[in-house]
Amino acid sequence: MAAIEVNGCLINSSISNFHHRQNRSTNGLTVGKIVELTKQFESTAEPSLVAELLSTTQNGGILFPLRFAFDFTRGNPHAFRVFAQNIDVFPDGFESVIAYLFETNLSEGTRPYVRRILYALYFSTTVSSVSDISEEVWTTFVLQFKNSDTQWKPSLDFNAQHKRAFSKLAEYLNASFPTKLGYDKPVKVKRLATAGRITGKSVEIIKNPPANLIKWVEILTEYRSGPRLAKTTKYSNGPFLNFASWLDLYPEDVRSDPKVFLSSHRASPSWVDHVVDCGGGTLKGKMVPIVNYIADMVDWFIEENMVLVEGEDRTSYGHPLLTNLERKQFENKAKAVSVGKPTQTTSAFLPRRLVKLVQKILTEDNWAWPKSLQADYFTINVDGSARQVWNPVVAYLIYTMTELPWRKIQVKCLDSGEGDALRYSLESDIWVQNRSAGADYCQRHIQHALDRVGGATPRST
DNA sequence: AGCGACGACTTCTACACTCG
DNA sequence: CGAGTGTAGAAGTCGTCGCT
Repeated sequence: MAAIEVNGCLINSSISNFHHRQNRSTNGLTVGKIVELTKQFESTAEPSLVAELLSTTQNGGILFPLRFAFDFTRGNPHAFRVFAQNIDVFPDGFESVIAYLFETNLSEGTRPYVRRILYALYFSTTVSSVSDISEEVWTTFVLQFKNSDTQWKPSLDFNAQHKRAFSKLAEYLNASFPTKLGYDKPVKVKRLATAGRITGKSVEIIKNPPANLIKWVEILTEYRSGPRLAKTTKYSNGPFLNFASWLDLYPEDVRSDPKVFLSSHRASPSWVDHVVDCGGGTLKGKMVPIVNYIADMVDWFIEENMVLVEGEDRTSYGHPLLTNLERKQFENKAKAVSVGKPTQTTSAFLPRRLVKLVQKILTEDNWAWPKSLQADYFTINVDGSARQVWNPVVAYLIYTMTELPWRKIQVKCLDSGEGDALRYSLESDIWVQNRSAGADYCQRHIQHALDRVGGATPRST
């Protein structure tokens, strides 16, 4: 039972306990009464109980458990509505928060959760108005609901709406009050590392291996730094974590010593089956490198440490994880389920019938349809009067692409721009007069151009 | 009206690798 | 070594539905 003081506001730091602000002898009675009133109200939803609850609370100088507002009348929408109608929380700002939720189209299902957060501030802290919620107060308040790893405390059983509501309220506070750090900072959750989520292993077991993995990590380290180094550094930790979780399925005395472990065929379950299990139960192409990496490593270890050579005789007393045949079969199966990647982007071309149709639509009646599109017109100055001129660039561009297998960018590159009145100066970063021989081609040939394409003018050559 | 769950979707981040 | 790339999957968003 403790409270934290921030900027003159007290915040109850307990999820499930009341905090007494005044002498304890009377408060014991008060808490009992509040609990009793709460229970009564939750079952009867009797409006008069709300006033009694409030007056008892205010007189008792009591801070409610932090989870109170989230649990209160949960599961009884009717009671929650009666409660909401009979209580005036934060008269200065409550309505403006609610208005903000409507303005920003917050889905209906999340609004009550925002209200519960405001209730939590009202009942579990001494904050007396929305403008009292400074960044420090908000941060301290929010952090009470979270673990040190920034995850929401699992015991609270927050669902998506709770989390959304915290984000939304933080958004409102950010928009309403000047911020230094941002009200949304404490609300953010740092994501958990994904590596080893399925295997239950993390890279920690490679950095500081437990007793039964020490020798295996030594093998991994040597394999990585030696024979494998020349090939690639890809897939090293992941496959090993997977492997470590497979070893866990065998007795401690067997798995601790690689030579012992590999002295027998280990197939219950097999290495491949375990990888498939960890990956969701169905074989996928991405499992091949995982299986092969460890299988290669074990093959190498057996070759280095478990083969006896006497003259011409070569005897291996190590059992590889997969025989050559098994490996071939596994790879073939995996290849069959994985989708092949095209080596280049592919794009289905338009059927010739439709290409013809496009050309017809474009050119019919002297380009009538393209000329009907207002977006393809621009206004020029002809002897002091404004004149609407059709710009054929888009229509010609599309038509060109129906005749030639070109990309749009390739057609655009044909527009060199030397006839333009202005050119862009890279040095001074502004548009300057174009001084080349072909400059102003459009202006000089405008009437000719207009006549030629029936009201159109080429933008440049 | 509100609860809680669901599913389709987007966003974000740790990880592992590549490249210069 | 740091910047850049690609990926899986966790976190988060948001509308909807059945229910009380």
